[in-house]
Amino acid sequence: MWRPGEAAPSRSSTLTADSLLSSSLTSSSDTHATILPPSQHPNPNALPIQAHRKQLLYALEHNPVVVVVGETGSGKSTQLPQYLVSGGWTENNFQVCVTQPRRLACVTLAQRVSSEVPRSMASQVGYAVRFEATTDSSTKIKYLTDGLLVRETLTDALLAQYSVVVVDEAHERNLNQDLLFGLLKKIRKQRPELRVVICSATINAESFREFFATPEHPGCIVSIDGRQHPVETMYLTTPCPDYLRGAAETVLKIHASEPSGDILIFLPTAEDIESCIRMTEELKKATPGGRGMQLSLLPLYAALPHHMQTAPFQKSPPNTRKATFATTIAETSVTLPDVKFVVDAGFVKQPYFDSTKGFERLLVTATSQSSARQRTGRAGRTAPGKCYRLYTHDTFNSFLPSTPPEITRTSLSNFVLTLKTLGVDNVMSFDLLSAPSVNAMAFSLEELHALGAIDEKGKLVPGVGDLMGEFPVEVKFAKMLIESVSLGSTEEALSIAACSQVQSIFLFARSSTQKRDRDAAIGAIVHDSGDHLTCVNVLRSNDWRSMDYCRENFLNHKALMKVAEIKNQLKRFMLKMTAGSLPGVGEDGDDELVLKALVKGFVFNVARMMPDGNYRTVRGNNVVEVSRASMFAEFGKHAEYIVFEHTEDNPRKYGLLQVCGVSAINGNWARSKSGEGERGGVSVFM
DNA sequence: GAGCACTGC
Repeated sequence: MWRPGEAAPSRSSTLTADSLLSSSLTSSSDTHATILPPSQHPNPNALPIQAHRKQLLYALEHNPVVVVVGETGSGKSTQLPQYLVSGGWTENNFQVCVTQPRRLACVTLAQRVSSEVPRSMASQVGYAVRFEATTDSSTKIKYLTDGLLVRETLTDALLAQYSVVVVDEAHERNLNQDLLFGLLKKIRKQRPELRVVICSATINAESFREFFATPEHPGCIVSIDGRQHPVETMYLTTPCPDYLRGAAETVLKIHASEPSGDILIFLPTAEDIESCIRMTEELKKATPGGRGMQLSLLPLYAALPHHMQTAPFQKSPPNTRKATFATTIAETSVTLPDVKFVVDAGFVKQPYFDSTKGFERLLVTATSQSSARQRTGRAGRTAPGKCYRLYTHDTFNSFLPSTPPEITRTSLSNFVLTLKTLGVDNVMSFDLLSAPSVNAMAFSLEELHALGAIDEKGKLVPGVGDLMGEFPVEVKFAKMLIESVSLGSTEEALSIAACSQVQSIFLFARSSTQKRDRDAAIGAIVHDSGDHLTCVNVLRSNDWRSMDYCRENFLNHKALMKVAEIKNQLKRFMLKMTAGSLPGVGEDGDDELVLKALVKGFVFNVARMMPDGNYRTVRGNNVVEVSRASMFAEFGKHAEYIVFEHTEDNPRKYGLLQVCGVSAINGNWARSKSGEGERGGVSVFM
C-alpha cells in the first residue's frame, strides 16, 4: 500500500494522448483519503488532528522536538497552537509562535484562530509580518513569517519569549526555514526547555527528526491524516513533443467530454501562458465542443496587473467553465476554488545560482515528483478530481523526488552575513539540514570580502559588515546604503534600494497605442544614465502619490506605495545606525554621487564595452546584453562602462546573459576593487 | 522582435 501524497505508479493508468480523456480506462486515485469535504465539517473539533490532541501534548511533554506530518486540511496550523495553550505552554507569560513562509498565511491564520478561541482569548492571538503586527505582551499565539523570526534572533538570540516554536510548511525548505532549523538547534543547547515543532506535508519527516535528535532525546514523529479528495492521475504513453499544444488540446477535450468543474493548467512561464491561451482560443474556433457550455480562459502569474489577478478567484457563472493557466503561483501561494481538473506540463522556471559566474540564473527545468503531486492535489480540494500529466510515467520517475532546498540553489551572501552577525564566524561548521555548495559558499565569502563586510580571516569588519547585516536588503544594496552616507547621496540610495524590492514601478503597455503613450510618458521622466536615476527621478517628485498621475504616466501606484513604505523602514535603520545624523536625507543629491555609491555595492556587476560592441563583465569576462526590460536599452546614452543589478537568461539565445537594472557609469569609479587587472577575492575562511 | 519563476526581511 502506498501512502497519501505518493503516486501509485502500478495502479495509475497509462494512456495515449488520444485516449487521455477516455473514461473507459481504469485509473486510480493519487491519495487514499476518502473524507467529507470541509464544508461539511464546520466544527473544528471534527478536524483530523482532533484525534491526536492528547498524543501531541504527550509527545511534546516528553520530546523537546516533535515532527508533525499532516496533509493539507488536517487542521494542524490552526489547532496545534490552541492545544499548546490549553496544555499550559503559554503560562508564565511565555508565547507560542508559528512561522509561515508567506505573509498572507500569517494574517488569515491569526484571524481564523482568533475567531475559534473563546472570546476572552481572541485578542491573545496575533500576527507579525513586515510593516504590520497585532501582537503585544499579552499575546499567547503569534503567527509570523519565518523571515521575521530570523530577524528576531538578531535582537534576542535565544528567542526567550517563546516556550514553543512551530515551523510550519517545513517541506518547502526555504532559506529562512533552513537557517531557523540550524539556529533552533543551537538555541536548544542553551535553552533545553525550548520546544520545537516541525510541521511538514511530506513523508521525509525522518530527516527533520534526525537533525534535532540527541542521545537523550531522539525526538518523535506524529502523523495526521489529511482531508483531500481522491484524484485520478493519468499519464501519456508517449512523450508529448509540444507541451503548449498538448495542454491546449487537453483543455478542450476536458471541456468537451467532462462534467462541470474548473480546469487549472500548470505552465512554466508567463510567455507560455499567454501563447497557450491564444492557441486554445484558436483550436476552440476549429472544434467548438462543450455542449453549449462556455469556456473562459484566464492567465494567472505574479507579474500580472492586480485587476487581472482577481478573475480566477471569482466563482464561475452558471453554464461557464473557467480554465486558469498558471505558473507555480497556484501550487502553494494561492488556492483556486472549484478546480476539478488539473493539467500539468511538468515544467517549472526556477532560479539557481551560477557560482562560477556569480549570478543567479532562471532556467526552465523538469519539475519534481513532490511538486507534481502538489499540483495534482489542487484538483481534489472540494470534490474528487482528475489530473492529466502531459508526460509519461517513466518521465515522472525520472523527476527528482523533491525540489532541491533553496540553500543549494541560491546566493548565500545574505545567509552568511546573517550568521556572522549572529556571532557564527565559522559558517562551515554551522549545522544545517542540507549542505550548500562549496563553490557558492566560496563565492559569497569572496563577495563579502570585496564589499568590505569581512576581513581576510572572515571576521565581520566593525562599522561595515555588522551594519550591513542589519539591513533587510541584499548585501550589494546594503553596501550602497552605507557608502552613500559619506558621499551624501543617502536619499537617492534609499530610493534605489526600496525600488529593487518591487517587481517594477512601471506598468506594461498591452496595445501598440498604449505603447506609444507609455514611451512618451516615460520619455519625460527617464534619466539617460539608465534605470537607477530614472527611479530616483520618479520618487523625487511627489506626483506619483496621485493615482490619476500614475495611470496617465504608466506608473504602478501600488508598487510605489510599497516602495515608500520600504524606503521609510530603511531610513529608520539608517538613522538608528548613524545616531540620527544623515547628511543629505530629504534633499536632492548629486547624480554622480548616487551612481558612485551604487557601484561600491555592485563592484562585481560592472561591464565594459568591447571593440566588437558587446559588453563584457569586468569580473569574469562574460558577454552580457542589456535587456529590453531596462530603461537603458531604450533611452540610455552611449556608455563605455555600465553597472547592472541582476542577470536573466534569454531562452532564445541560450547562454547569453541579459542584464537588467542598468546604469551608465564612469569606469574609474569601479576600477579599484572590481577585479580588473588584479586577482580579486580571498582564499580560505575555514 | 518585443519584458515579466516565486517568496520574504
